[in-house]
Amino acid sequence: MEYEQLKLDNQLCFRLYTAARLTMGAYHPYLDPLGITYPQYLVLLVLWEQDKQPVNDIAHKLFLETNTVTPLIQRMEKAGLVKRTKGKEDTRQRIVSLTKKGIEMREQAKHIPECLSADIIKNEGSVEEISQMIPTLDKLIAGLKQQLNNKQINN
Amino acid sequence: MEYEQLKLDNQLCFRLYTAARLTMGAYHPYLDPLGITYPQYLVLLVLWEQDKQPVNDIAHKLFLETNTVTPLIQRMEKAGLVKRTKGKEDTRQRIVSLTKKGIEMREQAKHIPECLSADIIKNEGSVEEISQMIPTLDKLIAGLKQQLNNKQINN
DNA sequence: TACTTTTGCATCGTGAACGATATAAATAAG
DNA sequence: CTTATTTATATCGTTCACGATGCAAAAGTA
Repeated sequence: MEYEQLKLDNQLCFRLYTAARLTMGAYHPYLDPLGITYPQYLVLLVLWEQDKQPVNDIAHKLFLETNTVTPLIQRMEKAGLVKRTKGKEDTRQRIVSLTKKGIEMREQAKHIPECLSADIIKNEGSVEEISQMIPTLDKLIAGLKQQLNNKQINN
Repeated sequence: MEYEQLKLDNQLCFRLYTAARLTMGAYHPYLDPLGITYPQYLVLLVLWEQDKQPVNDIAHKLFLETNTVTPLIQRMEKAGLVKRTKGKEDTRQRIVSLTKKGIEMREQAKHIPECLSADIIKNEGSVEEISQMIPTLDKLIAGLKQQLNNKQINN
């Protein structure tokens, strides 16, 4: 039993990793028609809540690094969903704003969350049980983020 | 309130996606010294439980596609952790087996799960609360996998 | 004011993920 | 026993994700 803990069955992270990938996969039928990927959808969610944000703010809200978000947004710009302008007070900043196409996509995306809930109900039963994970996941995320920040200070 | 559901705060998948990424990040301090990545660690977990498996079995256990696992294992082979031999009954199969180095790494990796638990306790408090998510995640994963299989039949 | 440090973003390289496609071997069908 | 289909793996192209590095603007310091 010396290696008991090294069993796949006992690993939480493996489940998070798998659940995240498969859930992202479940978005495919709804995002493909819009021509966007799941991370791009997340960027749109952020901008639909508040337009005209610098790259850094978007990255921060998504817990991503700017070197992930920058090319992501460049692809979205090429697709005509957003445009980037230089910041006025701080010229280092690149303010990302929605184009007409990006704004209009909100209407087309409106029903995606309920579609996904429906898909989950269809196969797994209760959304309630799954929703109960949310506060725990939030605590986990907050703690891991904390840990990451601590490490960056020590370097 | 028409777009209420499109808020990031209301999205389960976003949390899974974030929690998975950050948890994988928490493995870095333990995997970097071994020179492996998290997905490579998962492949090793599978092989430590049972050596000499075809690519397909490994992919299936990790809920991954073979076109993800093949290059992953090729990199591990280049790193001297595994070797690949042709299957004897079925020559299409590539049997993946651990090298001496791959076997020995188990000993070095033995304490990683408890280290990670300790890290989580340090910052988030209870591992119990987090462990309670496991059956729900398993149900979610099983349901999503089911949905994916259904779709493949319809094509 | 001149110099140093920090900050915001971009670029590069590597390793996943995965859809699409290819190829050869195994299996099924005729 | 051919021919058709399925299966196991591999290759290719695109998009993430992120560490490392670069660079210019802003902020802090002497």
